[in-house]
Amino acid sequence: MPGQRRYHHGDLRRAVIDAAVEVIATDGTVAISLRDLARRAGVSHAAPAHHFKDKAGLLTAIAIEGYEILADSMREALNITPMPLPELGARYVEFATEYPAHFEVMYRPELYHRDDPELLAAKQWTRRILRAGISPSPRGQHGDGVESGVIAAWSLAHGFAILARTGNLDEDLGNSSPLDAFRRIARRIIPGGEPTDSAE
Amino acid sequence: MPGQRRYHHGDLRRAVIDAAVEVIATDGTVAISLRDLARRAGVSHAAPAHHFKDKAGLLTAIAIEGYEILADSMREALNITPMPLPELGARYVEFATEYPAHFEVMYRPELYHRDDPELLAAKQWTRRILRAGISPSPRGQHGDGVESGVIAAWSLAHGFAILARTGNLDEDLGNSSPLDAFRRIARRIIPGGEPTDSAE
DNA sequence: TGTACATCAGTGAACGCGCGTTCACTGATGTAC
DNA sequence: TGTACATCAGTGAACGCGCGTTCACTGATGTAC
Repeated sequence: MPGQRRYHHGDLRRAVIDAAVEVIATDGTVAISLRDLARRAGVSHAAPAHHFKDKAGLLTAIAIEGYEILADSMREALNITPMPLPELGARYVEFATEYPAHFEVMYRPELYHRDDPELLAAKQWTRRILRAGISPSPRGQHGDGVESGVIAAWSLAHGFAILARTGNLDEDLGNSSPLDAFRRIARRIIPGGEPTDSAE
Repeated sequence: MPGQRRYHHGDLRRAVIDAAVEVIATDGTVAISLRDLARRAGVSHAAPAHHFKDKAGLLTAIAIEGYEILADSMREALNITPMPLPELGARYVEFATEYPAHFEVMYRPELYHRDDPELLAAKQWTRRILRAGISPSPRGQHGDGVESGVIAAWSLAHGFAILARTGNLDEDLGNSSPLDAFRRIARRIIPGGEPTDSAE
C-alpha cells in the first residue's frame, strides 16, 4: 500500500544503509548526510540516529557489512579452487566492483569508529581468510616468498580494483571485463598462480 | 621579523597549500575548510578565495602539484635504470609515502575540478611517462603481455602504497621499509624485473 | 627623483544554508498475567 | 480473550555551529612618464 503514511517504517536501518550506499557510489562519501538519508527513506530527520547513534556509526555499519560480504566470498573461493591466491584476488576485485561504496568506506577509517568491536572482529576475520590463501600450498620451501606472495596478491588486487573503478584502466582494458583482465594478469604474476618452473 | 602584522602575506598561495597538505595528511580530506586554512596562515578567511577561487580550486591545485612531482620522479627514474617497470613502481610508492596528501587528493576526483586544463595536461603527462616504462624493453614478442605489464606494475604499486599507508601491511613488513619491501616484490613479479627464463 | 594611476592582495562584515545532535513527546508493538 | 504495562521506533521543534561565498573596501606594490 504505497502512499500510506505509517508510523513505523518496517526496516529503517536497512533503508538508510541502502540509501547511503547509493549516494556514496554516485557522489562519494562527501555527499552523505544523515538528514538527506532520512529524507530519502521518507522519515523524519532524527530517526536514523535511533539506529546508528551518529554519522560515524552509520559508516561503521557499512564497513562491517563490507567486510562480511568480502569474507564470505573469499571463504567460498578457498573451497573451490586449486590456486587460491589469484582467485582470492579475483574475489577481492569482484567485491570492489559490485560493492564500490562498501569498499570505499572500508578503506577510509577516519570516517567511522575504527575501534568498534564488531568492526574489529569482521576485519580480523577477513584478514585471516586472505592469509589462509597461502597455507594449503604444497610447496614448503618458499622462505619469505610466502609472505610477499600475500602482499603481492593483495596489493595487486587492491590497486587494480581502485584503478579500474576510477576509470584509469579504461583505455587499456579494451573489451574485456575488469575481472577477466585481472584473472589473466594474476594467473601469470602471482606466486601459486602457475607452476613456477614450466616454460611460458 | 615575526609577530609583525603585514598587509601582504608574501606567498599565501604556497602557505595555504602547505597547510592543506598538512591537514589532509593528518585528518583526511574531510577535515579541510578554507576558513580553517586561512586561520592557519594567519590571514582573513576570505583571502584564500583570491588565489583558488573556491575550495575545489584549492584541491585542484594540490592534485596538479602531485602529478607534477610524481612525473618528475618517474621521468628521472627512466633515465637511470635498466629495468624501468619495477623502478617506476618504486617511484610511485615512494611518492605516495612522501606526499600522502597529494596522493590522496589525486585519486578523489569528486573533490576537485576534474576538467581543469592544467590538471588534464599534468595527468596525461604523468600517464605517458608511466607507459614509457615499457617501450625501451629489448624483447619484442610479448603480445598483450606488454599492456598487462603496465597494468600489473601500476596496480601493484598503487595497491601497495595504499595498504602500506593505511597500516594494513604493518605486521607483514617487519623491519624493512615499505619501499624496500616493494622493490623486492616488484623485481620478482613484474615483467621486465628479471630475465624470465633463469631459475630461482 | 617624483608623481599619478592601475593593479594586486588582503579585510571584515554580512548572507544564507544545511548540518548533526538533543529532547520531550507520542504512536505502535510485544508481553505477562 | 482482555487488560496493563514496558519497550521500541519515529516525530518535530529547537539549538548552535561552521561553513562557503559575496561584496564594497583599503592598504601595498609596480609601472609609465
